[in-house]
Amino acid sequence: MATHRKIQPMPRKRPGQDRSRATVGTILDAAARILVKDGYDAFTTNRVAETAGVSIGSLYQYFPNKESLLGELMRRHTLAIENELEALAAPVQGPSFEHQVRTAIEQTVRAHLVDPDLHRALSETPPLGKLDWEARFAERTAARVKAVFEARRSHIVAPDLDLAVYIVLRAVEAIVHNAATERLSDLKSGVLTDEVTRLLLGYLTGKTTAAARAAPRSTASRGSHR
Amino acid sequence: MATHRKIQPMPRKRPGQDRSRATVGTILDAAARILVKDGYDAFTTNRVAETAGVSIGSLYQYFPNKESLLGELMRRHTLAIENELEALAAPVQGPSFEHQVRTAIEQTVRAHLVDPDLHRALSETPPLGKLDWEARFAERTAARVKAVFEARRSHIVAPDLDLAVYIVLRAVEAIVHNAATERLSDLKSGVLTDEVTRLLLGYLTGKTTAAARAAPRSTASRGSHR
Amino acid sequence: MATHRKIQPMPRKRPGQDRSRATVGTILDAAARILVKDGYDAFTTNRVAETAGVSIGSLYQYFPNKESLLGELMRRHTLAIENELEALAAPVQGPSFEHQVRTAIEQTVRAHLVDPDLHRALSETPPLGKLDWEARFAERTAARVKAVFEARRSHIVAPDLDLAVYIVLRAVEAIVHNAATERLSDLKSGVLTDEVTRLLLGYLTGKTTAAARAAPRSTASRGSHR
Amino acid sequence: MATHRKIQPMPRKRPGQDRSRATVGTILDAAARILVKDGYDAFTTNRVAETAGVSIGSLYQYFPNKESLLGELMRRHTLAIENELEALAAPVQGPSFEHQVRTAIEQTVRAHLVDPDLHRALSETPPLGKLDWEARFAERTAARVKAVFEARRSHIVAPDLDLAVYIVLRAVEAIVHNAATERLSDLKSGVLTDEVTRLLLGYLTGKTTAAARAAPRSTASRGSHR
DNA sequence: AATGAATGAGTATTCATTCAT
DNA sequence: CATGAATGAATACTCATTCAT
Repeated sequence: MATHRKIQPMPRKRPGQDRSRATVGTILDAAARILVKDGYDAFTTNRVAETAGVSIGSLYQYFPNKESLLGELMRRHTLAIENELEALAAPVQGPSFEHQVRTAIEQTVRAHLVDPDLHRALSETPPLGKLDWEARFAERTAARVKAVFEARRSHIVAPDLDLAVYIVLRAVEAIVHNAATERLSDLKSGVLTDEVTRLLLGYLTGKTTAAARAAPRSTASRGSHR
Repeated sequence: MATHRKIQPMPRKRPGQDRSRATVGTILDAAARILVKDGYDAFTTNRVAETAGVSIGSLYQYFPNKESLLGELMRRHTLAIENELEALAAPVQGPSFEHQVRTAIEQTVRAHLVDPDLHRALSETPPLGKLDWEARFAERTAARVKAVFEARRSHIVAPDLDLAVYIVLRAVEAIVHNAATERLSDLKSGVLTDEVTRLLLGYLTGKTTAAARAAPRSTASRGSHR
Repeated sequence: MATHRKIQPMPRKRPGQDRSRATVGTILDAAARILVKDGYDAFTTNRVAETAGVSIGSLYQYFPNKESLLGELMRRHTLAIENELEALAAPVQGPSFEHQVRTAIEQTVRAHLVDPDLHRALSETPPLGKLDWEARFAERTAARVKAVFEARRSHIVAPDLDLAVYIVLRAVEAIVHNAATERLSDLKSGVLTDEVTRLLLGYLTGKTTAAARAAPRSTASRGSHR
Repeated sequence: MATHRKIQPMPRKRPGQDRSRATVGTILDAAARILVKDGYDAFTTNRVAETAGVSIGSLYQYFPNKESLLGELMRRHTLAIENELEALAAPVQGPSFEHQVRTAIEQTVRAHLVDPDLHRALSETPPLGKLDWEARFAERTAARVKAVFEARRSHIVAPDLDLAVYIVLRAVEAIVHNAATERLSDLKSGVLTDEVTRLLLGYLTGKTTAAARAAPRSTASRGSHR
């Protein structure tokens, strides 16, 4: 398989002209298509170039090696996802804790619906030598969540906040991620969001709010449960 | 001919003789060692044979292709794990629901401690075309869990039992699996088991049982928040 | 299309304009720098163009192919060297044969000190299909040396003048060339010149001239052994 | 050109069986043939394998990389040559200094006649990261020559023995090496040997022996000149 | 004239698999 | 049964060269 190697994160040549930018786009599209449809084994530089209708020479003009191509694919996807999550940045002032939790989960769900196939394909890729931005993304996320928890410290029964963050993040990520391929309809219908909200609230606050059970994802009556 | 993708899961030849069985064992041991120590990239048939002190010819006597070798490795590991889980088979008569849940989680944890390195190595392996036994294992597990839930139907607030099973299994698996590499000490100390137990009970029963708070490893009084 | 082998030694275009001449110069400088610093492997047309701050398009405007670029580099270096050797052109009237020989060697040494690094780099280059000017240079040199020998025919004991010229040229070239990288200090101090002078005179005249022993750099009396 | 790299001096697999040995031989023969006939540019692993009538797989079974193939080619050639030179090992007790010198030159000539084409082809190869045995060979040679000179110290007029060894070795090597392609007939006839002998003796002893001039390479009358 | 995007044949090397001994 | 020599399609990547703008 001859996988990872150097890591040289970005395009060899800043796509200055329009033609360049177009070529880069074509290549990345082809790369994504192959990865999704045929898996990492079929993801060869020659095949990508051919599918993109471009010579390998051109591919290597913009991506110094296979790794960088995959890396850029990830970077773009992560970027697209992060757009869906911006609301998380200022969540403390939300009306209620439950609302915050639900919102966060909804964001996560939306994130996984951006391009579920690519998301899955990327996640099945061999570990890419821990890209730094990947680690930084994880850290930022954990920090945000922790901040919210701290703001609601009194509501939270979990003894160890860090551990709680860890558990919550893993659980939500795993459930949503898997559901994106195995239970797509539940993901889209919001049923899964309801359930995961209950899962987290129960764990964090020590009690299931009546509202959660009675009025799933209803916009109304959200101030009632304190 | 670097092809793969031929799924033919089992040995070409039933290892009837003792010598055969020994050879197979040697090969599998070598395979596991390589996979764990040097990753999938180093996992080549020639290297496995050499490490095992066996000719590739012999390796191919027992494993028709690379895939089958990896498959057998998984099968054996799964088997070893399933031994830890047998208690789950007849759990209904356990003293309390909480006890059952906690026991199940403890089993999962133990399962992940069987050979964590191999476990991780196997999980980083390229997807092996959904082996049927893998699917069957998942089904069996889901069925068991569902049976328990049904026996305790009245205690459970989750509206959709199947969905609840799904959520619970993904969450537990993900948390424990990740913790096996990222939070090993918490896994071993039992802290994580406590928390996951709370996570599940809160979700399933709609309230945090006093027992959970007074339970084995919880050191202190968390009575402040009702 | 990594082809090479197309010998077409000179620029596509007589650099008529000043700008052209400047560009050609820049390119050749970059080429020399790369060849010296990083060797022939790094000597790629793209790299040369980039280092020169010129587009490959422009490079190919002046040099029809890689070979011609390298060829021109050699031609220029040889030219520079030949300037050091002009005195050889009219050497017959020199005071003594020994003096002539010594002078010729000194010139050769100076020639190798013109740009020793480039000289060495060029000599480690893959053989460039015997450029014609290269052959002509060799012929001219041989002719000059032979003329001197003929003028001193009576002093020379070697039976075959042509062979003597051949031997002398190879020997001097090899010694000086190697010394330029392996014994640079001896080259510069003149010790090597002394010795090579003795080498040639002994061979050509059949005796070590007293002068050679008493010559410039010889410190002592070596008269003991006659 | 993508030349040198690791250096891993010997075959990957000791040719135990006859078949192996034969294959290795075939490959090396093909390699030599290509190098001689078409030069280093044509010396590609695929071409060598094809010419040898062997799959590249087989080639790489015995030579871990291109470098090692070229290296082995050199090693074998050097070995073959060194056989011609063994007499040099015990030269001190030779009848006369002249005889010793002549013998050494004859050996050098014979060495270059072992396979002149291959010799030349190898010498035009890119540097190959100074193989250690190459350096050791040079050292051994220098040491031998110096030992002879020291044994004859009183006959030698050269002030610096080490420098004399250096000059002598470069000169002889260069003359003989070039003559092997440019003056093969002189090399074979012995005329060149005569001349080079005179070159060295004149330089080293300060006088041309009458015998050398009167009786070139005649077997007789070699004791006469002391 | 100058630019630089595009080309694609070619290069070294790997590795799953076969089969004669 | 075992061996290990042999296979060859496939891979990542390079670089001299062309040509539309």
